Amino acid sequence: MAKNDCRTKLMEIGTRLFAERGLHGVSIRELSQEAGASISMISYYFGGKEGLYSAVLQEQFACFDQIEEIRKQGAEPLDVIEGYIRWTLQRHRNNPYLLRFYTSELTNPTLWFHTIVQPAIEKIIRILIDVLDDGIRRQQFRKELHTGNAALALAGMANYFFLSTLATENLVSHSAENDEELIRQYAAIFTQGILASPP
Amino acid sequence: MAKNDCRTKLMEIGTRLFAERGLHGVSIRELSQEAGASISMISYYFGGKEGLYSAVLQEQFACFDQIEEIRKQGAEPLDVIEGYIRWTLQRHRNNPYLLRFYTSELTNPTLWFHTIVQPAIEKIIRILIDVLDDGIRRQQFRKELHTGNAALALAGMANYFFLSTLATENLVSHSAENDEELIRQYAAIFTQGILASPP
DNA sequence: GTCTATATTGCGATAGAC
DNA sequence: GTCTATCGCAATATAGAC
Repeated sequence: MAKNDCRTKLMEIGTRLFAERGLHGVSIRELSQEAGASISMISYYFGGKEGLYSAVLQEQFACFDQIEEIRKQGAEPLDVIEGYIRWTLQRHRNNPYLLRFYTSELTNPTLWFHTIVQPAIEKIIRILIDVLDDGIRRQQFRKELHTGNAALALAGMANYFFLSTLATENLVSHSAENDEELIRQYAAIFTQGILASPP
Repeated sequence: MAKNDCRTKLMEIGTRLFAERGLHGVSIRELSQEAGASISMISYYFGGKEGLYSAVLQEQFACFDQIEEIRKQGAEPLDVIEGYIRWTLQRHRNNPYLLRFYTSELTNPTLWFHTIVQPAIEKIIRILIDVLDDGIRRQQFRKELHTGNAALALAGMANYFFLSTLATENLVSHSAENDEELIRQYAAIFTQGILASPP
């Protein structure tokens, strides 16, 4: 196998298997076999199974570095909210494994939760809170809004749609075709609510 | 140890350990030791580690049987929505382990996902969809609302608040003291949105 | 850089005593 | 109903050949 092709292949298979069954659910035997490499390559490149896991985790959460893009200069709060929903959907579409690591680390944190996962999530929630505060300052949003809780509500809507897929695919379509429609709907629910007329 | 005290203790410790580290992250050696019982008791009572896990899972999701209570006879859709949020919050407060099994099974389903977890989640989402359809029929909710997506949005808000705790406790208080306030806020966001004035 | 072979530890399950 | 002792296997890690 060509140089570093082995490393790449181990990362690729490791991502899939760790996502599907978690750190403890995968053996390096099976992993290396699926990658078509020898078992010792995992120690050679990553210093062991946990090293490979942390490398995979780092790669998975690297996409959070680009989150600032949803807050382009002078963007309206409403645009940023829609941008966040779109960004979240695309993130999960592009990488169906991310949510597995995301929720697995939130509920069963490993050693790397505090260095990799928590900062990424905090960063994005902080941005949402800032945007909501900004909208209140501009008198666009209700001034009694608790922006922390509201930010979590928005993140929850966007992420749970994917999280629940396996249990709700009989009830609700999760096809990517409807994503733009979904973005509109979720932006509308979050900003205008579901009521037909103002209370 | 008194009869069936052993069984109960194994369930109790199993619940905690499986929640914290997943099915594969726990050994029956450690589990039985923490329960103060012999390792062979797990086979005796549950037929093995997986049997214990499925028993724990069944117990955890039993609370979903009572969900119909949020839809008492003749309740207004708005009341049911608030009732759902309150019921979800209390469910997680009463049992901090439930969400671990819930998300772990959604992202890394075991053999018992389809018999225990999926029916429970489907049932609750179906009720929410029914309630939203009812609200549209009564002309309380916007008639163009996609009730499936909206139901997932509501469930997402309520569940993600807890799911994100570990990553967002520096930004947002997750104390149970604020639960009634949170219920009001989430009901308000879902029904009225965050805008200061109608668009 | 990649392999095979092996050392060592820990796993789940159960037989058999009490 | 509960225990101890043990079986057979799979786990991770690594030494050493190429």
